[in-house]
Amino acid sequence: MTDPKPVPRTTKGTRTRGRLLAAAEQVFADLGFHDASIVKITEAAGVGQGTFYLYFHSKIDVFDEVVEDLNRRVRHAMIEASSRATNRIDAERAGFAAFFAFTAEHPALYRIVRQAEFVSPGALRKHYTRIVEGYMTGLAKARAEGQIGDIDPEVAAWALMGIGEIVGMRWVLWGDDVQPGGPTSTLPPDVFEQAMRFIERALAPEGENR
Amino acid sequence: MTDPKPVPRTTKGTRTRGRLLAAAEQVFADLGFHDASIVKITEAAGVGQGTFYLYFHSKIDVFDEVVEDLNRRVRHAMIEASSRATNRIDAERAGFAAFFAFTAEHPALYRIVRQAEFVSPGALRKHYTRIVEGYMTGLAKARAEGQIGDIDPEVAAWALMGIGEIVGMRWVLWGDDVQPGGPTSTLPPDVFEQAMRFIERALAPEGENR
Amino acid sequence: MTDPKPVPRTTKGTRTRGRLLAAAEQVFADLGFHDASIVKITEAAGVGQGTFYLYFHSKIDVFDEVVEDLNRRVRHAMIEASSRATNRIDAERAGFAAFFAFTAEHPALYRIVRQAEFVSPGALRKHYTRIVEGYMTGLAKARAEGQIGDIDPEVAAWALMGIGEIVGMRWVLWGDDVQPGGPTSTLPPDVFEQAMRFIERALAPEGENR
Amino acid sequence: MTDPKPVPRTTKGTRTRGRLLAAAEQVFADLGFHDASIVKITEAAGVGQGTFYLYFHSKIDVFDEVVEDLNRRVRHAMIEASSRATNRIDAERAGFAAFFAFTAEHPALYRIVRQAEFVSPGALRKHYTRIVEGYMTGLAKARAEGQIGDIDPEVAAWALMGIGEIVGMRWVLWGDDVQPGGPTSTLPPDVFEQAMRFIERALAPEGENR
DNA sequence: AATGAATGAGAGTTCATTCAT
DNA sequence: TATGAATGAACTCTCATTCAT
Repeated sequence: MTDPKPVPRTTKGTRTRGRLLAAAEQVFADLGFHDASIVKITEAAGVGQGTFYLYFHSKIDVFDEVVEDLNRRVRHAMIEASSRATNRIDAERAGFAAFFAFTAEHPALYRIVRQAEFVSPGALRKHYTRIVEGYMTGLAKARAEGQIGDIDPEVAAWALMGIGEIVGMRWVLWGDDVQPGGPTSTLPPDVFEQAMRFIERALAPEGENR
Repeated sequence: MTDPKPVPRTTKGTRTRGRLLAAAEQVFADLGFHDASIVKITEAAGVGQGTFYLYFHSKIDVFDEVVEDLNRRVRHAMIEASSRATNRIDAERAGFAAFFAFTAEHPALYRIVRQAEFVSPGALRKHYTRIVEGYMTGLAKARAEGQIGDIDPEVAAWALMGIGEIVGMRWVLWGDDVQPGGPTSTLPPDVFEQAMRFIERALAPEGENR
Repeated sequence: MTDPKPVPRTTKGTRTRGRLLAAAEQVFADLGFHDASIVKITEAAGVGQGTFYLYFHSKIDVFDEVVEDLNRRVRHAMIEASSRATNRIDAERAGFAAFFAFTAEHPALYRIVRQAEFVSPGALRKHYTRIVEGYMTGLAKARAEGQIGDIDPEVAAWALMGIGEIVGMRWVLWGDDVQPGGPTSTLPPDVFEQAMRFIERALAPEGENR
Repeated sequence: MTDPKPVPRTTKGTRTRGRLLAAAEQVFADLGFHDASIVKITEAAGVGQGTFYLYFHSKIDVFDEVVEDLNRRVRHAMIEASSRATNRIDAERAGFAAFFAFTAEHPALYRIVRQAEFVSPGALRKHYTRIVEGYMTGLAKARAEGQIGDIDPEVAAWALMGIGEIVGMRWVLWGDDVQPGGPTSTLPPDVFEQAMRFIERALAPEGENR
């Protein structure tokens, strides 16, 4: 829409902007978009209210940046992890493990990104689509090589996304004996195994499920 | 928390309450929880502002009721559909089909329920859990009868939930050439087939995936 | 642009709205549009801030109403006064006298209306035009009857408007030994006589100036 | 009030100051005093924000300078034009013509000066008074020489000011089929003739109006 | 001479909720 | 049962001005 705010010209400016972005991530995660206020964000960053508008057009503007940033970071973590695998199934395991680890460490991922839907039109779709695209190319290649069964890569990719999303929410964000809104736990190993088993059976080449 | 508002005593009161609930569902779906205001809800219901507080404690109070109501309706539609099936796989197909049909007809389901997370602590978890419980009992029974493979029913149930959720979002809510926020489409038949194929392979008894 | 705010339904509402309008006139006159604030207006009216928005869309909205109101009131005073005259010249004298009297009693007329230019596009032009139209019809009729000389009524009407405006500003608003922004005085009789003499000579039928 | 900012010592400084003054005139004319901001002015001048305060004490300070400047320029144009005339009536024609021409070319004259009233107490009165003084001395001399009728020069001078002001506003600033705030036109010749006719009749020596 | 960063008071406006009728 | 009026805290955002570099 509007031109992005000009990049800070001084080192001091760059640091201030960084502090604001980090503070915004924190506050959005803790309070949600609507209860987060500019006052709270600037207080958390230790700057004056007006300073905020030196670096961002609006509350939505920072929110979008925070979402972009989180998206970049999860995808980086997942790609990094799965790139060392030698076959699709191992790659999937590694990617999922990385995703759940990231979730446990940065619950902000869920708490912020899932609000995008109601804040910034199209932002959530963009977030999901970017992750799904990673899956899709992997799956398409694996199918061509006969590593997985004959399933449409796009639908399968979205299914994987859905499984990861809900399992992460159920067992990492909500834990098992955890109060709503409370701290996260890590994914119990047996749940991880069962989830991977479900996925592997779905993807296995014809005649190979165990 | 607080005692629920007393049930209306007169028929007129019951009708007014009903109008408010319907109006709230509409307004929440169109505008989102935060941009929905009591004024807009009461205007849509054709009553005065004060009247609202005769039937609901607060904005969150109606929201919770609307969520409960949608949850009831979706589960009813799914159970109804799957109850006529003679085996687990057919039941799953019917249940999913009903879910997607409901979604296409009542996009409010997504647009409202997914906000619950940021509005009413625990409400989303409750919503998901109730649906998942339906799956779980079905899956546990099917496993005992050897109709499906040896998978943990709880994890599988959540996985199914996640797949339904994301496929519905991707193809029903967002359609394919659809602008964000635009109208819904129905799920394309081939996507449904592929999704079911994915699920059936994951659930199939050992040695049976095709 | 937007629909006008609904008329108050109760007597209490009508009184509150009236108090707000009067307070706005006062505050705009004292402080000017920009330094007038909703807080000051509502305090002057003795109501809460939010109450203001029950009756007006915005600060500009009240401003427009105040200007309209003042316009109605001056024109009423001028017409009332000049309607009792039997010829054009007397009518002019009476109208001008009424205008200066109104100005002395309601300096808000100048202090508010002249800001309209910078606040509400077209509002000042509308104000002037309405007054000028009164002059114009009178002058046109008088010319047809030979009571005044052969001058274009439109230009003459605007010229009269300009004379009234500046004389009022110079001698009523600014007085003679008066500090800027201070209280108004009434127009000195000899200034009034000289101004009328100027006008009468300009309008006199050919061959009649004394 | 405060001491004026010291005159720039270097040529570069003088140029910067000049650019700021010109930018301020432009921005004040386009946006009005209140919507003009220091940021916009400095951007238009192509200098940093802080630079502004090297040459001016405050926003009001530049505004005053801009008004002074316009006043000087308009009076210069009028005096220049009327100085070549051999009698009062011709001098008046030439002066008015110059005034309208200046207005058409520099609508900033109106758009800025008329705001002075609400920005800088006494500034508008000073502006008008200076122009009026020019008229007054001319008229007093002409009356002594019998070139014009027996009218008080001060009142007549203000009347002339008022006529010029309003005719300029009505036909130059607002044009005839022009939207509020739109571009200016030049004064239609017949309007000029009628206005001069009005003035000449008012000023004509006794027994001479035609 | 010049500048970009920083500030905080204050602006207009919204809205869930209460209350008198 | 129903209502319109009233409230005030809280929100996002702007801007003239100061200051360290």
